[in-house]
Amino acid sequence: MSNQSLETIELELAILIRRLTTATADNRNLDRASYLLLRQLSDSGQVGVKTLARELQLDVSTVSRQAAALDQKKLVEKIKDPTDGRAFFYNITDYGQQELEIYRTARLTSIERLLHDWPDEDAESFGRLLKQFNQALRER
Amino acid sequence: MSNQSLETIELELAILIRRLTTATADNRNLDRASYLLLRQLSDSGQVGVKTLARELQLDVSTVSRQAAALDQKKLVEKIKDPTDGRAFFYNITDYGQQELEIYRTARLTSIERLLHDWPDEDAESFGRLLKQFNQALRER
DNA sequence: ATTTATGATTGTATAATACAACTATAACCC
DNA sequence: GGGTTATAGTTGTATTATACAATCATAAAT
Repeated sequence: MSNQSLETIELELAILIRRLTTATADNRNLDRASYLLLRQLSDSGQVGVKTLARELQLDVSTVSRQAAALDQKKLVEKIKDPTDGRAFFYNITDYGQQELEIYRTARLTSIERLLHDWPDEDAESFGRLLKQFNQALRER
Repeated sequence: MSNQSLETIELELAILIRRLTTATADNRNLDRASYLLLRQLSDSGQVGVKTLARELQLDVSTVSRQAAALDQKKLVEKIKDPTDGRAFFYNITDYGQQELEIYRTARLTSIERLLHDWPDEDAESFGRLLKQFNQALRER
């Protein structure tokens, strides 16, 4: 790999992270953390914080708080596991599903606006490479 | 642009941000914020917080605190502007320059490790697209 | 010379996270 | 079946990065 490519990736990643971390402050609806958690629940539903934490690669305490916040807002419901007195399931509610869609659509739109003049090929590559990079991070 | 690409970018960006935001906790030397500030100073040296804030697209108060932290650690020095009693210049110190290099090299190495099995072509594209994306964000 | 603008700092708030301590329940084991 | 250990989850505390608002000191403008 060329050193130039490496240096570009290094710098641009640092910039990207800061830029997008900051941008979160805008959102009045769902923050990034809740969004990913809700998404995960929408996909793998009926799981507890431990499983969620593993799937999201977060500390259990973090997920516990985030899930409690979602529960508070009625976006998910917390159900006692009938077979294990310590455990709970979280389930996305219909309202949560709706909110998730709304938020996701808004995100898609805003990204589309950013990329409106990109060649299809670039958008395709960018998606593929981001995914590949995340995979590398996950396996680290 | 295909909807599929858009959806991939949307999701993978959200994941990436979280993954890399978290990873910061590891670093015992320079955190990401200081790093970018120090880098900027290394490049555009002899500027005050206002200019830095504009260049980095951050709030002045944020930069003020970060710069004070760097000053505290002797990575930069704060010099009174002789022509304007309100203003200051920041200057990276030799020590700061050294630390910057050390940190940057460490970052490069760790990214290189992540990408060791990527085709050169992918690394090149990834860098280019990240840069392009940051540019789009900047112009937003 | 008074008012207004500007560079910088400080107070306060928020979001996202981790680690450590704790609680309650289950599982294990002899 | 009672004591020990493991596990699911929550809560306390700390840290990092950020923004906005208030403030201070000095400069610029009228």
